[in-house]
Amino acid sequence: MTPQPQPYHHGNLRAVLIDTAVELARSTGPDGVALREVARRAGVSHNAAYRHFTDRAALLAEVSDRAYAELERAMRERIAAVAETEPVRRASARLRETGLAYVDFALREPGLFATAFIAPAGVGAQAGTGEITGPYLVLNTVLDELVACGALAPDRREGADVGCWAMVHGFAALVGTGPLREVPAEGREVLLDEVLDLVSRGLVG
Amino acid sequence: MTPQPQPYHHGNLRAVLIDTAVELARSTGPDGVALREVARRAGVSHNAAYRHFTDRAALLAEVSDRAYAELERAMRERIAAVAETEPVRRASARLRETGLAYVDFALREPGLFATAFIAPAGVGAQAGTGEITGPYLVLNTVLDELVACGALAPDRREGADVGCWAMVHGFAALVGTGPLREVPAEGREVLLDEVLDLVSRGLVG
DNA sequence: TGTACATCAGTGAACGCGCGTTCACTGATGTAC
DNA sequence: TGTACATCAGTGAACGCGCGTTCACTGATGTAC
Repeated sequence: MTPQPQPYHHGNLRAVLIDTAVELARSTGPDGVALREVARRAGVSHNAAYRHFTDRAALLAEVSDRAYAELERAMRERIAAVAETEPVRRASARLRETGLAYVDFALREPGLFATAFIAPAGVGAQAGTGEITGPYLVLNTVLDELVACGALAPDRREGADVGCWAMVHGFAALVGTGPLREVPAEGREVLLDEVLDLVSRGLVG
Repeated sequence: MTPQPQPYHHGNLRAVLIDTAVELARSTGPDGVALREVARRAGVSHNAAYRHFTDRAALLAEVSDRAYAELERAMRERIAAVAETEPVRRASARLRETGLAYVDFALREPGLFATAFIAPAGVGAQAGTGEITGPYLVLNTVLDELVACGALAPDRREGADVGCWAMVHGFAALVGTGPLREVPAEGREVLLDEVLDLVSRGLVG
């Protein structure tokens, strides 16, 4: 019943190290992702990782990518779950779910949320060139739907993405780990509703 | 011309340590505020600090308070500089300056901005009880002016504070150290304008 | 099918770093008489 | 005004921590012949 004695050659170590590091980031945030601790948890000597990553930063970058992907997946799931069929109400609901999913993820997975934002610079380096990925792409898609169905005036489209993003990102930061972190859950939900309403009115008003 | 040989008893060490730590936080952020480095820069042995602070956290809390105060001062200055006298336009301009000052501080002093937000929990623990200080108080005052002059409907007042705060905080985070950090300065200013417009419309629209 | 050998992917020991914190100490100061 | 002494505010040495990284190594694997 003992698991097979681990072979000397792991065969899968790179993937295991990333998985382990992701779990570490989940519970402790990016600063907790120490090479030695990751190796320890993976049951491997502390420098075996150097066969697969040039240094700690390289591993952390992988972890950050995974965290970013997990956030994106959470958003896509919630957006896809919108049942409304009337186009304008549908697009509006999808935008709201985008924001709710973002904040929910930040509060549910603070370690991964923080880790997601340590690495990926450059979303805006080529702003407007279409070099857009991840959660930001999801948001842009939803906003385009709002324009397509006539709920959002085309001349309001510019800056709407950054506005929406900034609002939910700031809300998540203030309420998740910031000065508003002690607001109780009920009050928090009311606030989030009000804040999302504020953005909606700003977009259509 | 040599400065007076430092007396054994410094006389002023607590204040000097805080000042030194603030400068360290300014250039390196909260993680850079190491007791040993602060003492080194203050020209004092590395454990002299223990005469004035129980531990590193106590010093860091002081630094955070100072950072928070500096942010507040920057906001008050910009708000006070608004020359407009027509009440509605004046209140609106003051709100905009509040946001501009906030973002400007975050970009100009990233180390202090980050340091300001490590300590002060509880702004919202007693949300609504009037236990509000610092930048958040400043914002609330300006929003109350908007209500007083009729530019903001009283039933829109609730949540407006958190909405404004979240928007500028999120914008500052994304653009300052986050995924939008490579957006060039001109584009950034345009974006900030659009984002502040979005909030304004959301408040009055 | 068997064997020599290169290569791959691990290991344990060690280096050097900076940190927070504690210890026993000492020089300076101020106060009681 | 002078002196003994408590107290205050510094000092240098040391402990222990965990980290990233490098080194020389070895066991396992795969391939050429």
